[in-house]
Amino acid sequence: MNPLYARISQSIDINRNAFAPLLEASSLSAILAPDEAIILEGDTVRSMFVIESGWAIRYRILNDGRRQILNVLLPGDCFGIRSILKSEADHNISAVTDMQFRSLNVEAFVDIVKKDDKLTSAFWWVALQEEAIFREHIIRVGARTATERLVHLLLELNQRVSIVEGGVSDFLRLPVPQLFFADALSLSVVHISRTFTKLKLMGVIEMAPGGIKIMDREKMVALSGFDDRYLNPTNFKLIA
Amino acid sequence: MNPLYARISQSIDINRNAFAPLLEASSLSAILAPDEAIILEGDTVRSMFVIESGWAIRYRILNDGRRQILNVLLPGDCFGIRSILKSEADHNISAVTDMQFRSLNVEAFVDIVKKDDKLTSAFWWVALQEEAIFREHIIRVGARTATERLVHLLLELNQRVSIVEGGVSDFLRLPVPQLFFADALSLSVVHISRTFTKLKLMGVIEMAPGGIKIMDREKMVALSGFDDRYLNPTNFKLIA
DNA sequence: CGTATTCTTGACCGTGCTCAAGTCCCGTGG
DNA sequence: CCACGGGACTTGAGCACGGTCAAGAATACG
Repeated sequence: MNPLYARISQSIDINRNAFAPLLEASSLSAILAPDEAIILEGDTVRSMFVIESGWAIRYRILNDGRRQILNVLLPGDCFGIRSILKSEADHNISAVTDMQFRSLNVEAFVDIVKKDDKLTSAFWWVALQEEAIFREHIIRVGARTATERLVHLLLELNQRVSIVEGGVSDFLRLPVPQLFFADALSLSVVHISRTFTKLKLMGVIEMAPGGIKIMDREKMVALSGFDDRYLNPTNFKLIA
Repeated sequence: MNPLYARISQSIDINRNAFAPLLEASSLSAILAPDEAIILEGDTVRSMFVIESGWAIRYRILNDGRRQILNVLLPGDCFGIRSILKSEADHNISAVTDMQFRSLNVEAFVDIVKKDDKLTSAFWWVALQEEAIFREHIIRVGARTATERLVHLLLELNQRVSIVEGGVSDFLRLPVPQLFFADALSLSVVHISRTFTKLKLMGVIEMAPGGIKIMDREKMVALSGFDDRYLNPTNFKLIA
């Protein structure tokens, strides 16, 4: 649960030991390969999950076979917490890279979290951040152009990865094909390719092995209207 | 809190009396006029709200002045619950019709809800349904055509209103201008108008004073891929 | 080294946008 | 009761962003 702790401790003042009971009660999965499913629509889920390494996605398959990615799940991200109440999943979750997660029976999870106000806050924070990411995604696909969408998502990924890895890097690992961006941003693969080319020509990014290099962050921020406040919520007050 | 109870009791077996403490501790607002703001981006919110009558919206204003509606809030819908943890709003909430709400200090809310497992479940359900609506909205604006989007939203509104009013009606009150649909569905007003006209010509809806009449629900469902399961979650298990 | 997948580029097309003019509706005041 | 004015809606014409189809290049992998 290191990545989870890394994320949460950025925003909430909490001791690493608080996570010990969760760590103890949970178990580590095998390593999944790309495209392996974890949760399928209609599944009855009775666990919560934390990603330890690799990327996964929440997505739905539409009638016409198209895949719409709802959210990217990075190390430290949680899913399945909804199963506290609702037991039938209404969307799928699959690995997109080699990936490993921890899981924990949701009853046990609730028991542990209820005993510790700090942990309660921590998981509220996790839920609220994911909601904020959902809202931002609505704006991204709803109100932005292709270029804006791609740049905005790249900056979000860069930021989210940085938080877990403990520092902003201008190299962004992208262990996914361009189809991933197409399905996440509601664009065609062809147009994703064109947009990457355009960004290279503009000099704001460069291709690097296994990812991209951010060459002109300021320009990217201006270009996409990226405002990272939704990822770095501040002003907390613990109510418990 | 009648509309809230009407919604929740559809899915959770809970007694009306359970809401009495909330009712007692909360207070009813004045009647707001269209476009009056309730919460603005950056506001520090310390209350939770329940809509008693009228419609409101969650929305953001983008750099270029465009308004993106994230969600429609109908009677019985809640907002501000996020302020349990995060105190700065990252989007706006305003009335779109004459509107009235109840509000309750969030500390008091938490105190009351914690004491009653059924209430805890009830508000989990509220949060999860709203999340499901957000996800569906991503798919709507991301993956559907103009006609599909409009029909899908009309069916969602019809369904949500029905749940509160205790029965499905083929007349759908639409107390909002077409600009509302434009900003919610990421389309231009002009195109909304064209799409309404097209739907009339197809014979699936008819204009009626103050709203529309649904003439061919089956066709609308087929047309938009509407699947109401996200609004009527079943299969609950209370963990508390 | 050969095959498959992913990426790139070109040409053409269509959905939905913009701009603009016109119509309808309703409230207000003469 | 009618004249006026403003907002909302409608309709037309032209345009642009991004989609589709298709062929070729690059990269990965067995």
